[in-house]
Amino acid sequence: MNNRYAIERLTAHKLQHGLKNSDKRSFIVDYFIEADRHYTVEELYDEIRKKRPEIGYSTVYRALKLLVKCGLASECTFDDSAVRYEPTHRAQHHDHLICRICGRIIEFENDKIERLQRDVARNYGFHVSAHRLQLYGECRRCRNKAERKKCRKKN
Amino acid sequence: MNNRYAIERLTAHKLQHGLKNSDKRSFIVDYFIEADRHYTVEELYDEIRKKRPEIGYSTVYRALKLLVKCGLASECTFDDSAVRYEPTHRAQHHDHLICRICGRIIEFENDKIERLQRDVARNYGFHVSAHRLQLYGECRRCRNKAERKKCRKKN
DNA sequence: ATGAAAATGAAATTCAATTTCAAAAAGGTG
DNA sequence: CACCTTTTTGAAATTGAATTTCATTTTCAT
Repeated sequence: MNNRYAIERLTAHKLQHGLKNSDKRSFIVDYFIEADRHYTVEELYDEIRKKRPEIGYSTVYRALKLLVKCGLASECTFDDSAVRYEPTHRAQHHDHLICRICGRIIEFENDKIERLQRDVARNYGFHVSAHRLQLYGECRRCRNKAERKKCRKKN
Repeated sequence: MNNRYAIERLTAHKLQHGLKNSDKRSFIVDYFIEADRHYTVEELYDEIRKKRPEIGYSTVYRALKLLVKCGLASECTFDDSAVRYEPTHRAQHHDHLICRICGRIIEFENDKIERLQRDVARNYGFHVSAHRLQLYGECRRCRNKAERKKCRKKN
């Protein structure tokens, strides 16, 4: 792993909680941070298993929970109701675009939207401490694929 | 029940699926539509039980599922991960303000935000088919309560 | 090397959501 | 009304994912 922020967080957590080193755990953590995707435990486990069949589900599960505890991941859910682990080593709040076809998740930020949200809340006398914005649809790639299919049918 | 839209939907569904009348189911459906809140099965069951102790959990569960099927309710989840049933007899898309203290849920619409969302999506080549926007915070009432408490402490 | 503490995998548990099933109710027909 | 088929019901069973347990293995300070 070459992510300084992540290393720091992990090291701090290890010291604070008397964790011992573990090759398996490191592998999982590195893999997760490297991949930089929104995995479910299941999905991550399936990939890990291919490279290191001796690593069990519980260990993957625990590694993700550990990442959440030290702030390197956060749990989030989308429409499919599976809990996913979002890498947060880059920090920064953001919202999500989710492709319903391929499952790809894109993060974005938009100050204008944030501001409008605050305005709306104010109108209702609310003080907003967090929010969640998810846009579901079809990504460019999948739309193109669908388009190509249509063309082929025509010919 | 005096909601024409709801009655129509239910009647249509009954005819289509050969349902029989049921006093208990009607009671639950009426209660849900009348209350016009975002219940979990559990919460609704608890209230129903007080008035009609002979009605069981399964029946409440099934009544809510029925409402979903005929378009009078939709399942939605907020941060607490419990599935809630949102009355949709008034139709219309909207977003949510959720008070973390008292659990109150307020629905709102904002065209500007919707438009900006579409803009963002377009920038990423996405075609958006649905979205979810949830603002979490503290509602006016709860903020006032907190304020009053503070004052009392001072005196 | 040794021993205390942490990490691990498989199996067990939890907990809510959902389904099953036998009994009760609905409602069409004669 | 009596009969019969179908639906509804409540309680209990099942499911499935998330989480915990526990006996064993590994780590690492001494």
